[in-house]
Amino acid sequence: MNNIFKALNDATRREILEMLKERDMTAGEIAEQFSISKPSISHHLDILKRADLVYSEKKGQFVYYSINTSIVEDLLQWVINLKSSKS
Amino acid sequence: MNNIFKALNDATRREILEMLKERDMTAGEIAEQFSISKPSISHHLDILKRADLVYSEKKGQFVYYSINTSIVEDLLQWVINLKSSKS
DNA sequence: TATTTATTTAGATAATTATCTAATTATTAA
DNA sequence: TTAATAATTAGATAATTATCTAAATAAATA
Repeated sequence: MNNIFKALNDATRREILEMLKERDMTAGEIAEQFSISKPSISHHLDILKRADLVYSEKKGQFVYYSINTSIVEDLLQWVINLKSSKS
Repeated sequence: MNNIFKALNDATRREILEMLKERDMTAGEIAEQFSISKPSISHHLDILKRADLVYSEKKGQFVYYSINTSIVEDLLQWVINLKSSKS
């Protein structure tokens, strides 16, 4: 959970996840949507990867990123658990 | 969302929420469960309050903390939205 | 009223992190 | 094989943060 919440504690990374929710994208396509440098985006993607929130796959010179819904599901369960079982 | 994720990006604060899920507690009772100082716990409680994840109510010398499930619900919706609508 | 108890505020410090530019690696195309 | 494109790594810096001790505030009790 630590890596997941660390990854989500940044507006840029949350936006990246919302973009990847719609379609898989390359690192460059993701970077285009922001006004920060490519290395910074690369760093954000690395943090998302370490949290297993995204996958990456290299195709030729491009690296495609996609969201990992099973980790999102884990997060969902954590939040649901927080809501319930209050006496 | 920023304040919510900032608040959740700490294992101590997440544990506090899990404790408050079970029952309301005073600041002192919460602090007892951890090996860090009371001022540090007070600081964590402040961050949880700023995120509206907890309420506090003073009763005599004691301050009772309780979880705010409506904000947990907002978080739940954010996560649910992240899961769905991928084409 | 003076002391104890509960909690927060203030101020300091070490660690983490978001960002940048420059350099490197890997792949494709001329 | 050289040049161009895509992406990451390296190294630096400013800002944020988790923690501490000491001091302050507020309420209860002797």
